[in-house]
Amino acid sequence: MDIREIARRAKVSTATVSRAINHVPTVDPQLAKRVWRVVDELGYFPNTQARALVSGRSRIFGLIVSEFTNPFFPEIVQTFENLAVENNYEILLTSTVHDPKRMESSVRRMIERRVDGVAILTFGMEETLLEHLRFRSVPLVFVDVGPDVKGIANIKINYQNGIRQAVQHLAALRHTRIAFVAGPLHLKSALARREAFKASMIEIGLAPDLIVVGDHRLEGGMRALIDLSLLSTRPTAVLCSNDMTAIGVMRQAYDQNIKIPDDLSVVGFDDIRMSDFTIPPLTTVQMSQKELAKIAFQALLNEVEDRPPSHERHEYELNTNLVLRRSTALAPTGKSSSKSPKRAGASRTRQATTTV
Amino acid sequence: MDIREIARRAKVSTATVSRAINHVPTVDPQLAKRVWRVVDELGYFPNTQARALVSGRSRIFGLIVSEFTNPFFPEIVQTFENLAVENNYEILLTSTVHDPKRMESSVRRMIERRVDGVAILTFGMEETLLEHLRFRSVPLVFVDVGPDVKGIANIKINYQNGIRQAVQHLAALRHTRIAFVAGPLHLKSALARREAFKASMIEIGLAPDLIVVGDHRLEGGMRALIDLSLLSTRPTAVLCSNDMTAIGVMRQAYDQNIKIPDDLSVVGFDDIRMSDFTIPPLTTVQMSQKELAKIAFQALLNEVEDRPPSHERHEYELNTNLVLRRSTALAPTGKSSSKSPKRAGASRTRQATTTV
DNA sequence: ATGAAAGCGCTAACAG
DNA sequence: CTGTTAGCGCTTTCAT
Repeated sequence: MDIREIARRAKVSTATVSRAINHVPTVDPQLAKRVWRVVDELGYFPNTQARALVSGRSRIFGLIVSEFTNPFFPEIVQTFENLAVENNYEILLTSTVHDPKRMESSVRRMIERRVDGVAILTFGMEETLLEHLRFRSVPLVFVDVGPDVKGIANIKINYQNGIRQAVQHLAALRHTRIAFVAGPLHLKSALARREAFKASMIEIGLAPDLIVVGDHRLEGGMRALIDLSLLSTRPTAVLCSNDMTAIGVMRQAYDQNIKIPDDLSVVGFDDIRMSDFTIPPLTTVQMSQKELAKIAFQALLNEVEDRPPSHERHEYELNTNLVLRRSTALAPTGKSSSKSPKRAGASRTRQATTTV
Repeated sequence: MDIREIARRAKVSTATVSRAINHVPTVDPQLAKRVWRVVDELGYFPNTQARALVSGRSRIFGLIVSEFTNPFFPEIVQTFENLAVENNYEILLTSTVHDPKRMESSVRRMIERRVDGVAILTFGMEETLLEHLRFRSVPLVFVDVGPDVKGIANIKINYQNGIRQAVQHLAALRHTRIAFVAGPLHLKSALARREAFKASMIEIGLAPDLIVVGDHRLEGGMRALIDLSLLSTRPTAVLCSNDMTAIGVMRQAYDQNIKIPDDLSVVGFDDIRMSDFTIPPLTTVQMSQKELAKIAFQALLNEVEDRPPSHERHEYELNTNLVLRRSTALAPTGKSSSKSPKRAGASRTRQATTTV
């Protein structure tokens, strides 16, 4: 069943069917109606491959992430897909799983399917691989790429804002020994977070000297707290480079019988969905995944729709903000720590009452 | 840059280029080499749309899920994508977000892109929508579909096995008042889990009379524990229809100062990644998402490769198994509950030692 | 406003 | 073994 079949049955030419289907206004309403009736009767769906072949536009956007199982991405993928549906695009989703081979294959697949644009949300991608894409002048949007790479859009994250809020929140709770668990420092994003922490500490006259390196995963957070526990001067609060790290810290705290937030305040970064499900719910710096996805999609759309205008570098910005939940509290005084469960930032302070 | 350009530069015909690229063995190694050199020099990538158009096979598999933000899916998507890459397929990912309009659009998009097969992992899909797919005899694979729908593959989940293990594990820990928090009962999968629970209880002479209905989300789990707490005869253990529910139960327990596992044992279902990150780590019935994805992909591949053979219904099965972590313990005796932290099934029993 | 026909980039007969 | 050529299903001039 193809466009010719429709044309035959509607007794018009294939050109007219094409026009009717694409809502070209010049087509006679009578004919259009006739065409649509046949289309609906037969349950005809135009072949997108053929369309793409002739039009030169695939209506596919590529989305490259590092791994789907990274809890940072589901919300992004969902939002991206919602937008794709709204705008009649398809999304070609690939993951690099931190493997150069897979990065390469991702790029190859993008090109083979002739995507109209690619969002690269992978926090670390071999730049050389993108040559193929740039060569074909495929619109690209990045997160957190370095300085200026002409011709590709970039979403700049304002790490400083949220991290400053977190540090000041902790300071306001009278914490002075605030540790930071960094991420893998070969990642620009991890580096930027650590720098933002340092700056925020110095800004309020605190020495950023309790920094330990994690891996942005649970294990790293657990190890970090072990290391921190060994210190002679221990922290009363720890800010983490991402939420998984914070969850690791909390897990290790549980194993060491350290009460959160009474003995130790913990703050994460990202605000992945899971952070609202932890025990206690995690106070964290939100970097809205939904917003990020929206910006990325819109950036791609801009590049695609605007053919002639603007040849300069397009910059977008995403802010970060602290969201208060229940993993922070006043710094322990040194005596009645476990006894004073004063929670900070907890609007809904549930009381322990019933017992099963 | 197209196949003709390559042909011209390599001084061969387009047919030869096509053959070389597709590794047709009959092509002269000399020529093949010449072709490949040009291909690599120019960075040529064949246009998949054109390929699909002429070959009739798109090498795209559709994957329909309910929502990406449902933690059950990331691992599935990742595995599916890994397999796709291995087999030179692309994956067209759509979500229904429980919205009939989106289900319809999912199906439409699948057809428009001429996918070679569709895996429907949505746990509840309007069957009528699939008529278009069935009509076009697109290979389909379902999870947990009802009885026999001819011509489509089905993955049957053995809920009973894992749930029986869970119930018997609890019984062995001397629990007799075991509650069940069901999922939305319009879902076949939720219904099947509840029935498996009932059967497992009856099997060992326990009355399955503590059943409350949740929603497969955190909130439902929290509400469930509240309801259960109000009972005159309270449970000492609760088995949940999925992990999010169990996480909700644990959260509510935390708010009510009920200690897990000492005061209350909790078991989940699914074994989503997060279950290993909770506090305490959740004992749960594993329904391997990786396995499920593998089976689904393979089922599709079978249907596509085998054109002529087998016209009967293809059945696959996925087993479930209990995985022991740290959310279950001996039933409290009624006096020293919080004092006897005897953990069951915890191979690695970390001791509380250090304090920050 | 409608139709005839060219052609998007590729593969698969069919010849040679 | 290689080349020529006819489409795959659609959009889009260009005439009418």
